[in-house]
Amino acid sequence: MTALEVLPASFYRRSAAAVARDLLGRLVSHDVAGERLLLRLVEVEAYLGPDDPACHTFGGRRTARVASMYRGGGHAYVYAIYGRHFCLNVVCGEIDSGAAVLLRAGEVREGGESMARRRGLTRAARAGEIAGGPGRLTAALGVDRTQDGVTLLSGALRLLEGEPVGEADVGVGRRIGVDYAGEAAGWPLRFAVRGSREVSRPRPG
DNA sequence: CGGAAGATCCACT
DNA sequence: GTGGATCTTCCGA
Repeated sequence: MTALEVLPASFYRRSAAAVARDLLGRLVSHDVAGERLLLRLVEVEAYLGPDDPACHTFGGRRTARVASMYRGGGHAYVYAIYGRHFCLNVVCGEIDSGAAVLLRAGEVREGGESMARRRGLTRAARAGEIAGGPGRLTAALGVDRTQDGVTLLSGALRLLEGEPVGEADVGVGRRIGVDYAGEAAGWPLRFAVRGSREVSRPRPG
């Protein structure tokens, strides 16, 4: 029994840290090619906005790339990285807050075969191989730059209620791949479901 | 206009 | 564990 109601706008109108914590156990749904692809979120990271040195909007930066981050809670922010991958973020807070949550990993709920195929996996996929990692998650879901700025409240890409995760099952740790941000890289803004095989390493405590 | 770096992933040793 | 892929974005000159 899974709660498939779409998460309302009010869900996103909070700090990125609060939204990130609350996103664990929720579902990402993408309707594509007549099929519903469904992942249960097990790893996310919060990026707090202009005062967060690890955030793309640090210092109030307003470039074409980050325009979606200022559109307010409930929008998608998708950007390309290292020339080969895309990262999917959920924008948080009010308009102009410039905060978001990066979706880092999910467990397959529906459409596993399609997602494995989109990932280019031939043999039977092992746990964590399909959507364990931000670039893998977008590849599995078929998300790319065309989804940058779309609403998550309706349309093909949505977040659903799922089942929230209790405190005892949540690990918190430092953010990955942002050491250039100095001390801010160590802020406790990475959240993961304890015991999930899809969570990338190092697994937060 | 050039250069550098990136919220990553994969193959190889 | 290390290094290469690959290209968009951004900043400084």
